[in-house]
Amino acid sequence: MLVCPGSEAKSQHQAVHDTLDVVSGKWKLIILAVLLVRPYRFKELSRELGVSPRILSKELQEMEGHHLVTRTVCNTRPVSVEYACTAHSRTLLPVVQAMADWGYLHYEAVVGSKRPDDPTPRRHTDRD
Amino acid sequence: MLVCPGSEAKSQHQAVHDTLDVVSGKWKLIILAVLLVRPYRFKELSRELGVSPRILSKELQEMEGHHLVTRTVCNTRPVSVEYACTAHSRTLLPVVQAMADWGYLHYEAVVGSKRPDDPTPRRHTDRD
DNA sequence: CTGTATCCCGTAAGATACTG
DNA sequence: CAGTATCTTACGGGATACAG
Repeated sequence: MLVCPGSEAKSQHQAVHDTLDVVSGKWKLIILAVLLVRPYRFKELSRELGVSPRILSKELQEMEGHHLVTRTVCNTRPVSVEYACTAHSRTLLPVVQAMADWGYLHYEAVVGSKRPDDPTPRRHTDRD
Repeated sequence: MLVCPGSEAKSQHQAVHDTLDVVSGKWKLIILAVLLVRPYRFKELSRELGVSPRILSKELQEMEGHHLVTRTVCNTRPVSVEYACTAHSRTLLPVVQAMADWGYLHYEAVVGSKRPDDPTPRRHTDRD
């Protein structure tokens, strides 16, 4: 039941709001989910997520500013840049994990028929 | 380390994306966080969150459409409406809880000096 | 390859006033 | 009190082309 660790000074919804402040937008949490698996290069991320370079660049810059990713330039021939999650962004793992779990288990039941590549037959045992 | 429950068919970032689909926007998760504590009436919610009735109405309608809240009209004198979370929205508790926890513990460290009403002295033991 | 610069658009979000 | 109508604005997000 939504407890807060030994403090009433900040309301729960304020805390959620704060977190939302950092991971707002359509992409930050998704980028984080990917980078939590392994580091990626710029284009790799762009391809994997299907996001245009402009957006990706902007998101990564904001996340770097919040110390959620590191940006490492590698001395390769055409120059490649590797992005990786930080110790701090790993503290967001519970959030990402919870979201991934929920997406796996409950998305179809709430939204209804999903994308064609996942024809789950509405196993809907729990009630509303 | 970001595991998925017995399936590789859907990538983690796809699952996160799906969840984001349902709880997108600035308010849904916050509304949920509040309603997970106890039911609220419309105006109560509006006051508590500081959100205009138009936005609140829209959000609540979408959430009702996704079966994340119930809307109950009470037979009181001026008519009051109570909103409450559903069994299904309670499956999102881990997400909300994770976000609330993170907000409590890590927001200041990432963003820097916070709002004046919470002058936490930067307990910053972990490294970047 | 890694980005940035423009341009563009849809919509999220807010203010205000009004109706049932 | 509960909500809707209208209007407006800002920003998120995308395509494309281009620069380092």
